[in-house]
Parts: sequence; structure tokens; C-alpha cells
Amino acid sequence: MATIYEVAALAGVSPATVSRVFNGQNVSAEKAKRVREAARSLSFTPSRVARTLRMQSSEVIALVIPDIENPFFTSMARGVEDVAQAAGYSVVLCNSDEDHGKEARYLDIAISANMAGVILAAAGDNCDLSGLIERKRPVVAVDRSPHGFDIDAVTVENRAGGRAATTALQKQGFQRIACITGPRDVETATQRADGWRDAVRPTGPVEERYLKYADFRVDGGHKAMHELLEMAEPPDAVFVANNLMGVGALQVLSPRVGTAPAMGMAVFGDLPFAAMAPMAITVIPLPARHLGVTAAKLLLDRINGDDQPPRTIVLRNHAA
Amino acid sequence: MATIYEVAALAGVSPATVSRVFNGQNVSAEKAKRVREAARSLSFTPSRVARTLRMQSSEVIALVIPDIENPFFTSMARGVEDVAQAAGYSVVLCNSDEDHGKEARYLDIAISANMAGVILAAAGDNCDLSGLIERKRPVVAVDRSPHGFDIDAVTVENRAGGRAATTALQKQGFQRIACITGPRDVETATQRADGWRDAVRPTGPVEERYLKYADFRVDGGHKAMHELLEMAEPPDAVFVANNLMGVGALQVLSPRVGTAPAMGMAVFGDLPFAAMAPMAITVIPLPARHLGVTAAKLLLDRINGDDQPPRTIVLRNHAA
DNA sequence: GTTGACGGTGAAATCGATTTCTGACAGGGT
DNA sequence: ACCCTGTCAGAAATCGATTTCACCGTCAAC
Repeated sequence: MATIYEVAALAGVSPATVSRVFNGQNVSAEKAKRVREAARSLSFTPSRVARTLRMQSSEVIALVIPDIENPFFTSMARGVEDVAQAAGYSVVLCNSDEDHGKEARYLDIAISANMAGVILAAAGDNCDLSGLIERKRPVVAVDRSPHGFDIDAVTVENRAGGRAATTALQKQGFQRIACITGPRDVETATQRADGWRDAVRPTGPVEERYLKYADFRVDGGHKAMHELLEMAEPPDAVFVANNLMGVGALQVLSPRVGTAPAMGMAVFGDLPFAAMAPMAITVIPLPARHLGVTAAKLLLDRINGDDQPPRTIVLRNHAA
Repeated sequence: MATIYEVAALAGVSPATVSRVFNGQNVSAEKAKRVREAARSLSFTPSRVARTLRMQSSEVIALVIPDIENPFFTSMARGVEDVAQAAGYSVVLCNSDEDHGKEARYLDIAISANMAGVILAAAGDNCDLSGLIERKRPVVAVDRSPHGFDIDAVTVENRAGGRAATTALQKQGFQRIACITGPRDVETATQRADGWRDAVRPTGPVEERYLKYADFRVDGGHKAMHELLEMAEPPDAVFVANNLMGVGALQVLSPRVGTAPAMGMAVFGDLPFAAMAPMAITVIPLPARHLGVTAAKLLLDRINGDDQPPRTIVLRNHAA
């Protein structure tokens, strides 16, 4: 593993000069040429580790997401990547798997690897960003914004979207609308459920037994849907608060199409590779990619020294 | 950002002692306690960068995949992660986006960041691993194995799977079976097409016009399916060589169900969130997660000094 | 002809850990 | 009393870049 010293020795110059060649500083044409040749012949790759240690920062940003198997987050990741790459930054993806421990470990790595910044879709409301903040590493929250830290955030209109989805079901004539949402300690889950309550309240008492807290995953949606169907008086429609649980619910409902009374269904967030469901579904589209793009721009601004007070950007739930 | 020196000063010991405390070496109980307290009160996080520079390796492994939006690869990633985490390694995901340039950049980062190893699902057959190999960094190829480098690889039975899928269609009575496969420079694409040829040949001349090379993505499958349907004598069934193109083909075929003559369809790899297609589809299941698990184990072995000759492990296409 | 500015260069300090080397000291065996 | 072994701990070297500082020429200005 060739080092800058070996290159310097071969080219007959000092290490400082080699460094200058690679960082575009003034070096005489002739020495620059010798250095480049030496570097090539040794297949020299400058050590990012040494560079990062000296510079106290690297051109890598961490994107921490709770579920790498959810197309919503991967689509967001693509948005982040495109912006970051264009600005010369690399993105490393960290999958926290909805696990606070893993998440904390990745945040630790971001700190101790001197990463330039972090974009975080937190596993829960209570995550500890104090380490990053103390060290003045920029953090942008996306999709979900953690409690207790005043940082940049990019979110969507969760409550309004939940309301809109439920209202759409009402307009279709459904009377007993249930709601399957995510974990209680995740902001997007409670806000979307609040939207459901908003829409249901004017039509009568809010039936909390029609509200199921699940885990934002396929199996959770599956299980919750089953529970709803097994109730004494089952709902006639359901608002599902994210895409994967929507898939889970569909797995339950699809086989019943034609045999059981039709159920209404609305989903918050685009169904993955959809267009194949055997029933009409109301979808509140989610600008996943755009969330990523916006968060990445925000983060890059901070990295470049922008220090205005933290902003929260709320995107509309329009299709991109 | 507290350093080991500040901790040492506060605890009244030398930096060496602080290091020893955190690395489980012999230190008197009393000094160890002082060090821990000092570390806590300064919220000290040891710099991975400095550590990595000195140790010449880190506990991070890179997983480079060509398409983060393909559930096959994310499922594989989960397998890798689970094994790596259990062994104390962190995984960073790098999305090469089927782009050789980005891929090369990520491999460079793996080298210059002193990562412990790389698991690579290459964007194409011709990727340059010489940098990693020269520096003796372990690399494991997964799903696809690059040409010209003798390294560990974990693959599936592509040709046999392609043959099985096509044969299944024949057994269902289809006569003119087309094939939609991936790029010419991707091994899995050509091997699966070879399997198709194997099955078709005994029944008559291999109609190469029924073979479409696409890009392993939804849109590519969509476009290829369209082209097939517009032929003078369209096929009556299609074998699609990966999951996403299968989705694309389905997008074309689904609306025709009931109106046009039934088409047969077989797909190599599990359809994402499937079970919702309006037609029978033969699926050759792909042990995505298991691929990841196996690759990770192989890589960990290498990292731990195993230096037997490179192995290629071929997994069966059984459901996990 | 002196002064100043400026481009080019190398020596050496620096980033923050780990690790070798070395010495101090305690305890056990003869 | 002496030697040997072993534990504990600090000083200093090390990893490989970047960057400051100092110095040397050269050239233009006055």
C-alpha cells in the first residue's frame, strides 16, 4: 500500500510536494509530472483515513434509515444520493432496523469516523443526538423528527394526509372506518392516526377499538387486519398508515375479494410496485425521493457553514 | 471533541493507560475507575479514524450492490448485516446504481478507508478488483462473479433455474416461449438465457428473436414485454430473468387479462410483495437472504486469516 | 541597488489513537 | 540477601496524510 512518502522518494521530492500535487496547489510542471508518474507506477491511493484524521472531516455522509426493505426509504435514499454525489460526497447507508441500539451505534460511528453529516430517519422519537450536536456535526431529520432537539427536519403532512385518506373512504360511503398505524413512539404513526380521528369525529364517537397500533411492517399490517376482521362488529373500511402494512392488509383482503363484502381501503404512501391489487385502493402519495433530495440539500448547506436557525420543511403529499 | 489526552490529563494518567482501559488490558482497578469517570464526564468517544490509521484496519465492511431499490438486494443486505453485526462488524451499504464509475469509487473508498473487507454484487463482469487484491483486502463476490479475478464467490444455479422455469412453461402447454434477460455483460443474465435455450432447443430451433436483452429494471421489463407483444408472431409465454423486470412485464400483461389470450409467465426470483398478480406465475425462488449470509460468513473467515484457495459456493434455488 | 512580493519547496508539527520499550516495584523461590 | 518473574504505567514512536513556517530565488517597482 503505497504511501505519500514512497511516492515522494521515487519522484525525488518531499511528501509536502506530493500532497500539493494532488490538492491542486502550485507545483512546478516538471515536478508535478514526476509525481504523477511515480504515483501511477506505485498505484498510489491516498489514505482517506490519514487525510480525515488531519482534516477532521471527511466527504462522507451517513444516511440512517429504519428499514432498508421498505421501498419508501430506499427511494428516499436515491434522492439523497443523487444530491450528495453531485456535490462530491459519498453516502453510506445504515440500516437501523427500527432498533434503537443499532441506531445509536451508527450515530456513534458517524461521529468517530468524522463524517461530514448525518441524515436520520429515526427509529423512534427518543433518540440521543447530543453527541452529534455537541460536536457540531450537522444532522437533518427526515420523515420523523426526534423530540427534544432543535434541528433541521423535512417531513410530510401526516395529519392532513391521514384526514384526507379517511375522508376519501367516507365519500365512498363507508361508515365504520378502522385505522392501522405504526408504533406509539413514532411521530408519523400518531400524527396519521390523529388525522383519522379528525375525519371520523364529526360522524360520531371515535371508536378507539378500531385503532390498531402495529409496527410499520408487512407482518404487522397482516396481523392487525386479521384482528379487525375477527371483531364482533368488523369495520367496513380501513385506513392503513404506511405502505408495507398496506401490503400486509392486502394479503388478507385479496383472497376475500368476490366472496366477502367489499372492504374499502386507503393507504398512506405509495404501494410498492402496485397497480396489481384486485380492489380499488385510495393512495395518499408520498414524495419519498423529494424528501431525500430536500434533506440532502439542507445538510449540504449546513456542512458548508450555513448557521441560520433550524428549519422544518413540510412537503405536500403530492405525487412527485 | 474530547481526546484521549484530555481524558488522561483529567484522570492524572498517561494516554497509554487510557487506551489500555478501553482495550481491556491490565490496569489497576483504581486508575481504571478514574479513567472511566473522566471519560464519562468529558463524554469521550474514541476516534475511529485515529484508531483505524494506527491499526491499519477497521471493523467496517462494505456491501456494494447495483440497485438499492431491488428487494432482492436489500434482502441480501439484511443477511449480510445480521451475520456481520453478530461478529461485531458494521456494514455500510453502497449503491452503485449499475454504474461502473460509482462502483469503482466505492471500491476506492473501501481501500482508502481501510475497511476490513468488501462484499460485491458487481454492476458488470469487467470490474477492477486489482486495487483490493494488491492490498490483500478480502473481497467476496455475490450473485455475480467478476471475470479475471480468482476470488470467493456465492452464486445461484442460474442456468439450471432458467431451464427449470422454461420447462415449467412448456409443461403448461406453451409453445412459443420468449425470454427477457438482463444486460449482455452481466453473468447472471447470460446464464439464465442459456438455461432458456437449453429448454427450448429440444423442441425446435432456438428463436433468438424471442430473446430480449433488457436492464434488470422495471422499465426495461415493461419495454421488452411491449416489444414482444408487438411482434408479427408474438410468443405465447415469457420467461423473465429477474424480479423487477417481472414486475414490468406484469404491468403490461395485467390489464390484458381476460381480454387477450392468456400468456404464460415464469420469473427468476421472488416477485416483491407478490401474491397479488391476476394470473398464475411460475416463480423460481431465490435465496436472497441466504446469499448474503453465506457471503458474509465467507468474508469473515477471510478477515480472520483463512487463506485456503478461493471457493465458489453455488446455492440451490430453494425457498429459504 | 535596495525593497517587497510572490512562486516554489522542504522540514517538521499535527491530527488521536495504539503499541513497543523501558523502568519501577512487589512477591516468591532458593 | 539475591535473582527471577510478573504487573503496572509512562515516554515516545508510529500510522499517512495536510499545513505551517522558513527559506531561496526571481522579478518588478521605486
